[in-house]
Amino acid sequence: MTGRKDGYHRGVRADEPVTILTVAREAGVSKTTASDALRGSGRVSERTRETVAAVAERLGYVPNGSARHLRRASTGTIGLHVPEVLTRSAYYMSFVFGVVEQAARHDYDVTLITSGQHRARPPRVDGLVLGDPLGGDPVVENLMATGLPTVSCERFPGARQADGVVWSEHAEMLARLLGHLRAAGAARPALIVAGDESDWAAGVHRGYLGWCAAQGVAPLVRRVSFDATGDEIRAAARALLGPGSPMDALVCAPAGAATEVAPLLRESGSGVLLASCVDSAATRMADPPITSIDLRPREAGASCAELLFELISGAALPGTERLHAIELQLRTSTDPLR
Amino acid sequence: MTGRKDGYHRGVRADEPVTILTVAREAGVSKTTASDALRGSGRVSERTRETVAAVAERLGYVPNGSARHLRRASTGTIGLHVPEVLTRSAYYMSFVFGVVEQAARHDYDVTLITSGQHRARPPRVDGLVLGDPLGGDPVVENLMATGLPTVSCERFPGARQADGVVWSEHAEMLARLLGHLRAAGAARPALIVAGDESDWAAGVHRGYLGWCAAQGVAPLVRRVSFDATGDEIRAAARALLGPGSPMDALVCAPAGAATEVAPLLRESGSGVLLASCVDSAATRMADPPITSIDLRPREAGASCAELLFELISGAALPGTERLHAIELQLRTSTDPLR
DNA sequence: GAAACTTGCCGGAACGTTCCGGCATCTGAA
DNA sequence: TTCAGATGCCGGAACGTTCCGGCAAGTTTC
Repeated sequence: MTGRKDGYHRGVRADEPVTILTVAREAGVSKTTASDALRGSGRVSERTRETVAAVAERLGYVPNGSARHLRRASTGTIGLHVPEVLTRSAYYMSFVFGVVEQAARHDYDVTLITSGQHRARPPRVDGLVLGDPLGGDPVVENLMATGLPTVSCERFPGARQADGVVWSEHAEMLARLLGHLRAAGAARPALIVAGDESDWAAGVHRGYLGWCAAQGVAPLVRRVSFDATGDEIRAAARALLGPGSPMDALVCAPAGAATEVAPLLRESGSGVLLASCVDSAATRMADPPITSIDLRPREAGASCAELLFELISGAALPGTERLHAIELQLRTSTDPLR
Repeated sequence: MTGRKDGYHRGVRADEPVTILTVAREAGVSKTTASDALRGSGRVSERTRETVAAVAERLGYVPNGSARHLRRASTGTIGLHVPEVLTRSAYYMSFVFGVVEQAARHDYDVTLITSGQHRARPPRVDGLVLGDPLGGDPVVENLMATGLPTVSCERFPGARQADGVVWSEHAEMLARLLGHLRAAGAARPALIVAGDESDWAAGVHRGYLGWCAAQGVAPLVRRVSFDATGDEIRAAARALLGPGSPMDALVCAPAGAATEVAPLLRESGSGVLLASCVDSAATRMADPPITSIDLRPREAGASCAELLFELISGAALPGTERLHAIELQLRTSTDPLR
């Protein structure tokens, strides 16, 4: 042996790992029977099943994930793609967390795939989760062409669709939000929104225009780029705020946009109501707290992962769409008494 | 070589996964040689090594992680413990993210361990990362007693210490922050801090007291519980704000505390400067933006994971401590002109 | 009372990798 | 010549799991 002894590996080796063979030996059955008993497969008597389960519990048996995945020819990994631009946003942080948490429950690993790295071939994964795929993103197109089970959060704004889709009623929610603003006295709500390459932004935009049409109100929309900086967003707000502006409420779609323009509105003293389409700690803590749509990103991520596992196992069929509930958080930024 | 352009015609079906056997066959060597060539182990001529590498590249060979981990008797998983109380804080979100990202680079999975579940025996992992272990936490004590390689972020406030420690100079940074406050005109800075069961909080507290002693200033400290609610924190702030209070600056240690008390200070019109020991989107976006210590949690998490892998591989020795740089973000909440 | 099923259990092979030991071939010294 | 050592390569075993096929014993059917 060369060099220093590695105490860790010795220590781990010292207490023998509990494998299915240990359980089988202890329960007085074969490894096959033990495996069948624990997994509920094969033909095993109820008595034997209980015995094996008790022994496994007593010994603290945990199946070796590597061996299991090797045998099953699965990688034990799912790929997760999120638009690179947005990696730093709190929404995606939570979303990813939800996916990872749910994956861990199914003994699965999660590999992050960014749009940055140009991978010629698909990574070794059992399935893919696409968070808010942007239309025209070549990496997303490639991933969808791999033939792997795929779930997207929000629809893909392109010809092809993922095998599973988790979506939310953004348009409907925006109508509800606008209704609330109207009830609070706002007659001309404006919207700052990013381009329609994201299905979410498109839904928000659609909801806004639909509501305006239904109410006979002329829309006031300002577009910003998808990765807009604070300055760009403030410039859009200033354009809407100009002298003689009819705007009496402002809805900001992009994450973080509302908190960027809040100081501007406050200083202007215009009394314009403010709302955000993405809830976050920042909107919750802002002064005043900003009415926001809580997208519940963690639950959205978990829902995507869950659907993906159902697709992989065959419990769900390709083409399945699942609704993800979102919530309107009313706060003082849209309080008429302000 | 055979002069074939396309390897698929030599018995490699397009849908079959590319294993080391495929590479070996294609390169005209044995699986052992192929393995050795790719990993740099064994005795392989330079010529063969290059050939094998080229073939592997061409076929897009990716080692099967499950098989590798099975053979190596490693689980391919590291455990990550964070205090349950804090799971929702943005700091831990980023920290976990950093760990996961770094782990993925080493082909490792991450399993979350919460203090809630009382596991009798250690989970099947190759090592552990403990994020801000709280002194007296029985789960942490148990985990440290497993004999597994362990890295803690901040020191463990107990007898035993983790094999690796990633730490930051919180006391020194607090002195710098207080120096900045003094330069901005604050003579009596106060501190709201949680108990010393966390090494981080203890460091902040120590730094505060040390600076006060050095400057001959009487300390103004208010303790809150580790999982303090907004109300509890505001109550502490109100107690410090009372009539005739000498406080002219307030440093909030707990994550989110500064944004909770910001409205209070604003309303009081006292002109008290405000600073936070934990930077976040909320402090960045607050009105006014709050001077904060950026703990760079993502990098801290990555650093912990990296050190753990070095411990596991033997590249680092038990007892290694590594400094993690943190940064002071000066913002208008501590601007004397306010 | 024998054939046909069913029930309960089992042995062995296979998944893809790493690693131990071994077998030629070559080099150079005695 | 012989022998020792280095070099380059290889076959087979092992990791822990799942799954296929099979074998006794019990139960039903005709």
